[in-house]
Amino acid sequence: MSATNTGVPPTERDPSGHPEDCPVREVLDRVGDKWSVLIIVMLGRRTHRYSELDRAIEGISQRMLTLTLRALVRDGLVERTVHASVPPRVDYALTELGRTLLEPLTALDHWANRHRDDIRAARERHDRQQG
Amino acid sequence: MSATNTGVPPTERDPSGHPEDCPVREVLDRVGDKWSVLIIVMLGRRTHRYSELDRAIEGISQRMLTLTLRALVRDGLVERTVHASVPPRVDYALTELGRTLLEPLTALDHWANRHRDDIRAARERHDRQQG
DNA sequence: CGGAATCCTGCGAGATACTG
DNA sequence: CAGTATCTCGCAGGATTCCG
Repeated sequence: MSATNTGVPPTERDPSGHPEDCPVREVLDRVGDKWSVLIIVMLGRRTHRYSELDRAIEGISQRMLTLTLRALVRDGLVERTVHASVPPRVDYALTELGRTLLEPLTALDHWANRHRDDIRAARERHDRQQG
Repeated sequence: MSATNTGVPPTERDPSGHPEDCPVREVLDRVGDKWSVLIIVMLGRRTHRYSELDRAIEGISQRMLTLTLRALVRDGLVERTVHASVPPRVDYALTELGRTLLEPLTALDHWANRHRDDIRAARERHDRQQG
């Protein structure tokens, strides 16, 4: 992956112009919501149970935690394991597929860390010129 | 970039548990919306003028095109150039910073292409078991 | 403990019409 | 051509309550 990619077409599958079924967007539609990435990142560290995620992610509602987990399970990114015990215990972990997603997300994470100051600077510069 | 990253912590900056200011999320908050990536991808190919983007992206409203472009310019990802001619002409191009973002987005794109079938399969499998 | 079922709300975003 | 300005509505997502 070259560092200087001037004119590298990110998607080759639509030379006609309008990338309607653009694969990047397809992922972002699934994972670009408010909580999915956060959960994936958490599960990337280790397996968590429901209540752990609930407490760790702070700000998420039970509703959204459930819905997001369900969607991730449905897409085969997360695996749900119910332990038949009392009190009940449910573990969530990344699947093999989910772990492969961690890689490009890490790339994005690195970009964010490297350039967050650039963005802040650009934003301030822009805002100072014309509120 | 290793292919097998079992247990690689995607973000090292928050061992305490709750990644509230998670940098990945910060990027996704900016670029995970409906149109930003599409525009970035288009501008990654070449410079476009306003009306070209309007036609190419198909489905976007003038309102959203304007708003999205404005946000991208503000964050220093896109550069706006007004040519003093009549009729007026405005060109949009990626900045150097914007071009660096193309790289991790490409990584995500590759992931999408490699695994879109896996996701579809997992989804169908899941839906067939319990509609 | 791990959810499911409702109710309610803000705002993301489309449609349409107008302007320098 | 390259945008504003409104008006509108759907639905993502929060709060709350109940269930096995």
